[in-house]
Amino acid sequence: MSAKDEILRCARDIYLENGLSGLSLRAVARCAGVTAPAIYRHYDDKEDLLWAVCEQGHELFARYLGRGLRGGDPRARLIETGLGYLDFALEHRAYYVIMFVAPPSHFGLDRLAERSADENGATFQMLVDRVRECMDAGVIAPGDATAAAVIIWGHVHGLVTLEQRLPTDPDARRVAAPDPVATEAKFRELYRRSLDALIDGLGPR
Amino acid sequence: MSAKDEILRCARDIYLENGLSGLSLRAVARCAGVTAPAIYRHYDDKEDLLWAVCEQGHELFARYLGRGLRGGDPRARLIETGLGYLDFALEHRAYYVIMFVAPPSHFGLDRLAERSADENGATFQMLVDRVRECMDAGVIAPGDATAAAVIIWGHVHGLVTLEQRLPTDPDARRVAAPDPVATEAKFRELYRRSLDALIDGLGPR
DNA sequence: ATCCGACGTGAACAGTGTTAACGTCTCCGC
DNA sequence: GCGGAGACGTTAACACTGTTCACGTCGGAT
Repeated sequence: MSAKDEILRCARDIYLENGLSGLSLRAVARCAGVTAPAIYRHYDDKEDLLWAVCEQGHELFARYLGRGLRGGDPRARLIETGLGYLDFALEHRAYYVIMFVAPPSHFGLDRLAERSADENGATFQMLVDRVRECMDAGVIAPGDATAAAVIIWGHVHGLVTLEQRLPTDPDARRVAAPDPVATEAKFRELYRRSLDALIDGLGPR
Repeated sequence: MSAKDEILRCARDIYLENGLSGLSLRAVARCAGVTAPAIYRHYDDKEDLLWAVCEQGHELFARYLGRGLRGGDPRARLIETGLGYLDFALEHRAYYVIMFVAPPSHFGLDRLAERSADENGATFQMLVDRVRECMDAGVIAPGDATAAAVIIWGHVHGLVTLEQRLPTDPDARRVAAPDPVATEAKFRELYRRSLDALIDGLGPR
C-alpha cells in the first residue's frame, strides 16, 4: 500500500470517527507513520486531502443512489432512489455531513465548495432523470422536471438534516437514551410517508 | 456601550461578514479595542461568545416567524409562516448557517449543539401549532401534528439549504454571474409552489 | 486608608496549517 | 560503475489559533 493511500485511509478514518475538528494533519501523519510535511508530497494542502476523502464518499453514495434503478415502474424507481438517499445519509452520517450539509465556504474551504457543487450537479442529474420518467408516465404533472427535482431533493435532504438536529420524537425529549433503533424506524416510516405525500402533491390534479 | 456589548457587536459583525473561519478572538479583540484575554472576562470561551451571536439570530428569527400570525385562515397562516422562514434564510444567510445548517458537533462545538437544540424545539412548537390549526380546519388530514410539522419543516429547510449549494437554475450553470436577483425570484416562486403541493399532499384524500 | 473585586494587560503554552532547507534513497543514461 | 535527477521523507521554523497565568490598575464599599 502506497504512502499516499495510507495517508488517505488515515484521514478518512480519523474524520469519520472524530469529525472535522479532530482532523489535524499531524494526527493523520502520526497514524500513517510519517511526519506532517510529508503529506504535502501527495496533497496540495489540507483542503485537498479532505476533498480526497469526499471523493470516496461520493463513490459510495453513487452505489446507494443506483438502487433506484431496481424499481419496477417510474414511481417506484423515484421512491427507491429517495430511499437509497436516506440509507446513505443514515448509515454514513459523517460522509453525508461534509458532502451535503456543512457549507464549505463558511469554513474557508472554497475549492471544496466548487468541487462539491460539480459533484452535486452529477447526482442531481440522476434525480432529474427519475422525475422526467414520472412525468412521462403521468405520475407527476408535466412541467419543469428540474424544478420538481429540486423540490424533491430539497424535501429529502431537509428531512435527513433535520433528523440530525431534532429529537424527532418529541415524546423522547430529555428522556435518557431514546432508543435510537426505534426512533430510526419511526423516522424511516415518516420519511417514506412524506415522500409519498409530496409526490401525490406534485401529481396531476 | 459596555465592553461586553462591544465585543459581542464585533463578533457578530466579523462572523456575518467572514464566516466562522474569519472569526478569531484576536480579530474580535482588535475590533473592540482590547486584547484577546479580555474577552474571557465576559465570555467563558469562543464557543460561548459564538452562542451569544446565535442568540441574537434567534431573536431576529422569532420576529420573522411571527409574521405567520398575520394570515387570515389556517392554511394562509401556515404558508405565511413558511414564507417568513424563507425570508429569514435568504436575508440573513450567515445567521441561518450557524443556527440551522452547520452541525456543531462536527466542529467540536458541543455546548452549542445542545443549546441550539433547545432553541430549535421552541420554534418547532410554533410550527406544530400552525399545523394543528390546519388539521382542525380540515386543511391537513387529521393525525400526528408533530410528524406533519417535521415533514413541513424538513421540506422548507431542505429547499433553503439546497439553494445555497446548487446553482438552482440549471440554465445558469457556469454562465458568468447568473443574476442573483432573477434566480432568487425564481426560487421564491418554486418554494411557494412546492409548499402548496406538499400541503395538498398532506390534505385529506 | 484599605481592601476587594472587576477589568485589562503582556507573556507564555500547546496546538494548528504550511514552508524552507536539507537528506536519502532509487532509477536512468552515459 | 558513476553522476545526476527526481521522488520522498526529515527537522526546524513561521505565523497563527484558543487559552491560561501572573501581574497590574482602577472605582467603590467598608
